[in-house]
Amino acid sequence: MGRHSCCYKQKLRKGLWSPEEDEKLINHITKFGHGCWSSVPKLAGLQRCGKSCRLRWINYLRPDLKRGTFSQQEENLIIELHAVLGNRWSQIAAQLPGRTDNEIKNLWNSSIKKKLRQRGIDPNTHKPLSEVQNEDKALAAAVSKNSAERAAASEAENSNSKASSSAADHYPLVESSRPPAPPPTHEFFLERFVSSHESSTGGCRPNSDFPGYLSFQQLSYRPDTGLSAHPNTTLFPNSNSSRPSDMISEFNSSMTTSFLPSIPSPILKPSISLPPSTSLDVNAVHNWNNGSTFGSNGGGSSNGSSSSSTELQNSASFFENGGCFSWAPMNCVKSKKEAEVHPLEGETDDNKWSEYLQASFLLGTTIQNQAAAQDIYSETKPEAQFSTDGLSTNLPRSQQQQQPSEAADIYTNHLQRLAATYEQFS
DNA sequence: AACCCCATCAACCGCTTAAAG
DNA sequence: GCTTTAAGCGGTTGATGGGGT
Repeated sequence: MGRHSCCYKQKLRKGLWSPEEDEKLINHITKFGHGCWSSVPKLAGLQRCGKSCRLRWINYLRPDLKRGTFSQQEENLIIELHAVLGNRWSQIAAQLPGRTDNEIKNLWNSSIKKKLRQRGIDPNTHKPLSEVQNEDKALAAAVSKNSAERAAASEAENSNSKASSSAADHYPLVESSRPPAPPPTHEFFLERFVSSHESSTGGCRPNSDFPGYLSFQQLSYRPDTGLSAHPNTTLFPNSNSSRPSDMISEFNSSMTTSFLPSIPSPILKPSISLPPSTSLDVNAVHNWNNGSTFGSNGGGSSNGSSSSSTELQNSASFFENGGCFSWAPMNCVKSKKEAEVHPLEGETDDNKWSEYLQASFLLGTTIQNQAAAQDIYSETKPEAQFSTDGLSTNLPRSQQQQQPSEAADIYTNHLQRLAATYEQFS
């Protein structure tokens, strides 16, 4: 495979970026877009490799990034997505507007992992640690048994060496003596996702070799919500819809009549067009970069205190519509590769769709309920205040409960993203 | 004050994948 | 179909700062 030619060039700066470099990069991308990243350093007058410029932009300078600490909702969402997606940080990040895969990965490795372990959950498998330890012991026992049996078999084989082909050839003593299993395919992943989803509440022992077995029901079910989390409960009991948008429509109306006051139903997120004369104020970006909210003094997007996902979309629209940028907002550009790992890629079975949406539904339910109840991942932090706008609120819990529509919006956004992703590949 | 330890996070590295030639 | 290039992704590293001794 080819290496970045720029990586071989000498005299390229490495390490932390200076404010001057940031400004150069911002200025360049503001005026011309990034185009081909390998040409950016030269055109922008930077002694950096194009890859480095790209990373700096994506992870730090991009105006639609949401800086600051992660809210509890975001953390819980990351945990739940990780249970399904594993270490696919970019896909997890796609569900959290304004967050980068790098940021999420760092958070996972530095904080969430630890928290999960403290709560007795294995961060890799999302199973209780005790169960994992038991499995480890069982595995160790099996291995030692295997060794003993092998030794015995070997001894027996030696003693019968003159005999015809060993019985062990035809009847392997232990599973592990078979050839290694092929690597998991997408179908495998899908199957395990679905089966784990079913088995987690169906009394069957979950599959142990699939990291994402901990189902959304387990994660999310709250008996006090009045929502059925029974595995056989379909999200759309009367639905024959196979199209995600139809299903979401139905979902919205059903949710509206059941417990949500109102949920906006459009599949597409709102996009506010800004005046063509609007331009990016580099200082505004820097202010934002230093902790201020982008747009508070520059582009006239909205007030600085509300950086909701909608606003992020708006700023993305701004850059797209303004014709300055060639980059697209997160979640809008999906690679084909993403489709490959999508749990429902190529899946036309309504049942699986329903299951996946059910998972999403429960995921959203979790988000909605987090203000009112702690799921198994949550720390008991009655005083917790979420610093991230859009997903957060400083209201007391009792008041948060009275504002389901906000949580519903968040959930609907998640659901819509999942649906849009599916629609793209169906 | 000096040192050590640890957590955090920006950045790098190496690999895979997709697209272009 | 092969090679090269560019982009994207995930794992890892290293600088930095805070807290403890």
